[in-house]
Amino acid sequence: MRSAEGIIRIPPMPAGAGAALIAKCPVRDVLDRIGDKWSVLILKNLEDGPQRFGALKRLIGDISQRMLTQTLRDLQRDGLILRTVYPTVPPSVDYRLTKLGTSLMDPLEHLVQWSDRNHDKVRKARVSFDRAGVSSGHQ
Amino acid sequence: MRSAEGIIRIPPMPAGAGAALIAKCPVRDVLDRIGDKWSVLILKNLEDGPQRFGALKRLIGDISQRMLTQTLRDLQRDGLILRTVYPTVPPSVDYRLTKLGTSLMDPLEHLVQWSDRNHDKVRKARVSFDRAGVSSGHQ
DNA sequence: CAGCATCCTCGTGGATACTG
DNA sequence: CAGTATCCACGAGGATGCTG
Repeated sequence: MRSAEGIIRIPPMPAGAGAALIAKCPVRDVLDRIGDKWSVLILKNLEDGPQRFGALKRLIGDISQRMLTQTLRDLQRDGLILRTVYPTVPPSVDYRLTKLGTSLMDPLEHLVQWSDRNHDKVRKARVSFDRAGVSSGHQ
Repeated sequence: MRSAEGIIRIPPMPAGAGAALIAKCPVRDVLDRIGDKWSVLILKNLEDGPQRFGALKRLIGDISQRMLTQTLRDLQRDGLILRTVYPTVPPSVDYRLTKLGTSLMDPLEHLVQWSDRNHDKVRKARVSFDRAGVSSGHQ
């Protein structure tokens, strides 16, 4: 996204379509973060309290340290999680949601619930779409 | 995501962390769809009624036909939008939300609102993070 | 334990040209 | 108008090895 342009360009904002908010950049800011492969999973695993790096890795199971580290950094950078280092030896670090991060969990929960309720409809739509050209009736 | 594995693998589901729903695959199904670059933008532009291909392209502005076509197909495949072809010449096609697609707009709206309310906090967190090592206090 | 560094693959998405 | 087809660049993300 913010690759070559430096800043996200906002299209002409045409007046049609009944004030449909065209390029709602703040939304992209959020989706670019939680739309990746691991962010939501990490956030949800911090919902019930702080977790250490290794614990998170075990909880998620199929994440590489590389991606865990990187995603944690990004979430931290955006102020969604807080990283705390305990000067023990060997070192101990834990991560927890910030207030901002916690506040994100609420709208996220709506999405989670929608997914739970509708993901089999989606799956059926997919097989229906794949089986025929388009034929089967939705709506 | 569903590249080589065929189906998404579900990690061991450890019993720790107070029943944190680890690999909530339905969520990934949703996020994989709306987490891409254009889906949400397209959906939001269909919120107020059907739109034709060209209209959508103009509304969004900086999308290529390739990505518009492809994203529309994916959304249609998942049963979120309905494609209607009018056998005129030259051909005319429009897209509209299905019931399923409409129902998704609600949880999505929560996310949009969160973004609007918090994206400057996120931006400030970012500059704060980038400026110092980590120093500045969140919470 | 909690990372960082490096290499490499592959999917997403942009640009461009062509068509029913 | 509403696509399809092709080529290509880039960045996300996996695998592996090393470190304070």
